[in-house]
Amino acid sequence: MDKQTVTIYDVAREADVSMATVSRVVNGNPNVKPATRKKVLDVIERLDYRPNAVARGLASKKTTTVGVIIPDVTNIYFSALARGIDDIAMMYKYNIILTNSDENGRKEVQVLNTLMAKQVDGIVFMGNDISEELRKEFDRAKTPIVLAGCVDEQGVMPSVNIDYAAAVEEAVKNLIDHGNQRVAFISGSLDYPINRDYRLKGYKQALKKAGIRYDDKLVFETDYSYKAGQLLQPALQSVNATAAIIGDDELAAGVMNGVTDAGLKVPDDFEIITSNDTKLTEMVRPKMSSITQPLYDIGAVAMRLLTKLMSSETVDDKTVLLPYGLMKRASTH
Amino acid sequence: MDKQTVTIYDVAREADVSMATVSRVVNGNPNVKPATRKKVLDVIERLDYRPNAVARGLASKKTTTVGVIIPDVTNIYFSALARGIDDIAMMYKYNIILTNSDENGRKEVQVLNTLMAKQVDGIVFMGNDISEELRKEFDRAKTPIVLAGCVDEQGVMPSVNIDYAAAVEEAVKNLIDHGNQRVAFISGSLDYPINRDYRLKGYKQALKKAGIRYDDKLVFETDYSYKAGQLLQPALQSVNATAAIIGDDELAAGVMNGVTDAGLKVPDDFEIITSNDTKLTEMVRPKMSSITQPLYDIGAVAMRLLTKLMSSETVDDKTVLLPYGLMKRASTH
DNA sequence: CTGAAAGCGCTAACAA
DNA sequence: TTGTTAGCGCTTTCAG
Repeated sequence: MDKQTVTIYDVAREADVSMATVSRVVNGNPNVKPATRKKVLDVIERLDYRPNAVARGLASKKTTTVGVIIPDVTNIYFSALARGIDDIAMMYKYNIILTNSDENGRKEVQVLNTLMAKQVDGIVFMGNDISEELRKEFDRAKTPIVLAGCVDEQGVMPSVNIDYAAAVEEAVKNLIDHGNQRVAFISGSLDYPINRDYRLKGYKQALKKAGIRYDDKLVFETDYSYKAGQLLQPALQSVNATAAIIGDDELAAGVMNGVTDAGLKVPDDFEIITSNDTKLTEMVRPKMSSITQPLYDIGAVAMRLLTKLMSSETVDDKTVLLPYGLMKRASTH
Repeated sequence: MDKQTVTIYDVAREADVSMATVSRVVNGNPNVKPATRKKVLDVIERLDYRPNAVARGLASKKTTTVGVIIPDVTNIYFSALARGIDDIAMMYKYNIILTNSDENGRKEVQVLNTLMAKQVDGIVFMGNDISEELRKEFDRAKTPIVLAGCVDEQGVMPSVNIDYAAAVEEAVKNLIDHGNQRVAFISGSLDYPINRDYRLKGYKQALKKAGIRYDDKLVFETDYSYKAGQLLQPALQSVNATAAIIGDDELAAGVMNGVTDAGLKVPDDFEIITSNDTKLTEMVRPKMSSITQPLYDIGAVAMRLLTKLMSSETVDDKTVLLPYGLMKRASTH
């Protein structure tokens, strides 16, 4: 069978001390005489003893693992956040249980529940929206949860974001300043607060300040995919758009290639500013101008915030806004 | 304090049955009279009882979580595999502990150890290389491990891959058939068996069959990054390469843009075939021709294989090769 | 079909 | 500085 797993008890017996003492040296508790510590360490080495984290978790009620709910790891925007999360988690000795939700409300709830069942010490949630049902589950959870790249319209949950409204406003102003009177607004579903209540608001604000009438024909609601962007070209042309602010880089790449493939020149005939500044912006031609956001940092800060929450430290501000910028590349003048 | 967590014991008491019975209904054991099952279920509902997976894990020695070691989630190639892994894992009721290794041998070993400590039921490993030390740890683990997109030179570990040598040979033959006498081979480190023993071998094979002398000046060893590719242009020119087979899509995008930015036309002046067929190949202009591999499936099949291993099913073939192809796009004639 | 009881491997008071 | 002793919440024989 299985070669007998060696337990803390075996070590205690061999080292001729109590389990408590072994536990102490394993956990770095200073209240152990150096001599006995050495003795125990030797036995541990000799027996090749490995502490069982599950048993430890049960006894201590801490698993040193946190749950991460992500729409899709395959999306470069989210995977950048995830990387920030994992790095900081590792730094603080946590592991990550990563699950893809596809932004599917039911799946999110279900996943959240299995994470709770697994007794994770905390959760980082990414997604564009928090359904009512999900919010209820969040409330019920006694585990700390922080949102990364995801706004809480009610402003009650800890979260890390940039000021999307201001960023979009600035980007659109830039486009208008270049002489574009008809700037399209292209985003994912307007059911998502981040699009409806932040990005679109910034867009309207910029128009207003420039004295341009808002025209909802210029607002395009689609899904965040390259394909969707590519297919948008005819529609953009039919409303005489000469520029666009776009909510996602893959989507933007699609739009740009769609426009280009139709024979238009970017930026001469059509200017584009995208929103996430992923490395994709530098890989396409022309390179895309973008709102910049510190993707990795959003994840990293979110995780850091979570560690504080998990150790019940007092946190000054639970909703942190990281700085954004506007990076001019070749898709704008 | 904490609202008292409700345990299986509470349910048993309230339902006036034994813990064993509650355990049975929770685990869907059929040996329970429908009436008592209902009674228990009602109490579970009323008390909002949630089984504690950690306790269950300790008692049953199964955690229903598997470890996934990935070089970098941010790399679109690996994230595609990861997605396949997670989907199948979820299908079989497993969760994934995901950790980035950066291909760093020490980190890999360390991560592997914490995964073992957490008593994962299995592990999927991704990476270009298996260091000697890592291999020793693998051997020591009593937990099933499968490699995804990662060859085992010794052919002993379960793995899922494509036939890299044959794929590269076919791609290079294609390039040669187009009249290219000087085809560059651009890959990551040749310390990696996948590059040295498979891809390069396929490259040499194609040359040999075409009667072209192998010239190691045409072999470029670099890291898998966009930047690295972009910087390669002068070197490529200096050895008069007119085409290249490239081991990674981001790297290939970099090469292509570097070449293009230097004033050359792809594919007229320089042909490119890349290796991973990620969505990036369709986003750049010209679109890149590529060896196709079923990325998602490699992950999915690896996970499926792991589930079999975890439940001790007999597996016919532990090293599976999935089909590859050659997708002609606009970076070749 | 159901219950009693013995752990799983470790932590955490509490004593000493 | 060290040991004793309860559990943590659940699964799993073994009886009945």
